[in-house]
Amino acid sequence: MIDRELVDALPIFHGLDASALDKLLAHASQRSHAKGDTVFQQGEEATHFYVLLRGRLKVQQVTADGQQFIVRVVNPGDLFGFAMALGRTQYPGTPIAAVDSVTLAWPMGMMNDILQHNPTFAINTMQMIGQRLDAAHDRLREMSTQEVEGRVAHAVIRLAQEAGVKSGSEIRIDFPISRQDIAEMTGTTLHTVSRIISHWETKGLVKGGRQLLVIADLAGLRRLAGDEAS
Amino acid sequence: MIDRELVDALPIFHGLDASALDKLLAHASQRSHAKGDTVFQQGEEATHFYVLLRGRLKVQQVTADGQQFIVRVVNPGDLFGFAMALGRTQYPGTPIAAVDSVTLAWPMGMMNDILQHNPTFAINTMQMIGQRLDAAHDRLREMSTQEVEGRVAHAVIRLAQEAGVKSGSEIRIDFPISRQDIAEMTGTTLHTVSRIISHWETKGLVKGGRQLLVIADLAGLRRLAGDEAS
DNA sequence: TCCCCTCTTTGAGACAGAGCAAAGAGGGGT
DNA sequence: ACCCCTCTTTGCTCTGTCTCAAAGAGGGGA
Repeated sequence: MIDRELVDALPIFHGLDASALDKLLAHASQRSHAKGDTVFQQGEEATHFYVLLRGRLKVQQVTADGQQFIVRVVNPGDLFGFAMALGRTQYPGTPIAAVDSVTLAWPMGMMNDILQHNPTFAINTMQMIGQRLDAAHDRLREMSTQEVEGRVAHAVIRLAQEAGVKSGSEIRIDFPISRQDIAEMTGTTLHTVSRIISHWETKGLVKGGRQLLVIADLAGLRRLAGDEAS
Repeated sequence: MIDRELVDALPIFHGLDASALDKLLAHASQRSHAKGDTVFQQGEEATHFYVLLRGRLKVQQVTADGQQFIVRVVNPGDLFGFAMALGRTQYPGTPIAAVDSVTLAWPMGMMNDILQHNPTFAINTMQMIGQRLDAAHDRLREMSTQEVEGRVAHAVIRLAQEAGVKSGSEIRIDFPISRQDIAEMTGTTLHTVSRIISHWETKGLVKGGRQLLVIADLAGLRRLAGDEAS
């Protein structure tokens, strides 16, 4: 059975009235995705929208010439796959479970339904998309103006913020992430990422490992990211 | 006086009821901006949101270390400066009039007002922002995976689509745009843009000039942009 | 426990594009 | 009509990063 409290607690549904919530619960279907599974495929007809309940997803796109690109990481509580609400009919990317994950899915039609009848939900969603737009613009500015090291620093800081777990003075990225992944987030190669992270290790900024990243000195990384003028 | 028909015809306000429209008209203020003027400044407190009625704006950001970046071009009918609706309190960029332009401005508070009472407006706005998010992701993918020539090709194609005027088989970008501008849209230098465009001229793809760009062979550019696998 | 597979590290060479420099060239203002 | 200022073009050098290559290294499965 689907946990009402769980759904109720999702920020995105905040302010929904009881009847809308009932309807949501009635139509939701819960799915589990083993590590490595895809929730849906880029290009597929968009039939459902989703919320991630537990786990972590990487949303990947493949370009026409076969290159990979990671659009974003989906964290618990995040809405994803709602492309159709934006006028698209196909999913623009492929969400891949980075760890065993659990999602809730609703048929796409419900989205318009709720949007029409719940201004609050529409505004919530609009703001959520707006924040993502902001974030995308930040990344664009970075990609345009910064060199690789700064971009990787930004990516790592972002990961620390959205998927970081504190242990003492250190912050561990809470899911397996490879050098390749970071390269695909920042538009570079795994080799360059590896070199940069190795270099950071010698400076005591981070600690690396197989699919592992621990931030030891966030302030130092921020300095490298260079968004505060010195 | 502000033209009711003009406001009524803006796609973004489509579906608003008469009373909301009355209110909009009552609170709108029209402003003219000479070529080169800014509508507001990056970092300024966001007090108003805007619609561009006539003209063309370039939205520019300056990074902490002084580099310039063009976020987008605002075309007639576009909403801009609505950052506060997304939870921001300051404008993230500076819109600069590329040609003499006319805008309508409303106090920010009205935005929430209309959003709350007009689900349709909320949905319209959400979709508009969503489309922009899509576009931003497209650019991110490009920046990550393509070399400069492909990125410049994409930028030019985009300009042709949103600000292109057909004359015969050619498409002219309908506002003054410099090599520097294109460089700031694609994360490169004016030198490289100049070289690329010169090269394209010799191949008959485009015709250049001082702050001028005419596309002669759109299909050829698309091929260079390389989003259709060959 | 061992082996294999994947991920990571590191080296060396090549190249796209940045940076620096300077010479055209078109337009607007006087 | 001229001049100046800005924009554009083009050459050369330098370097950050990619590419190619190959050697570790950690973990999971048998």
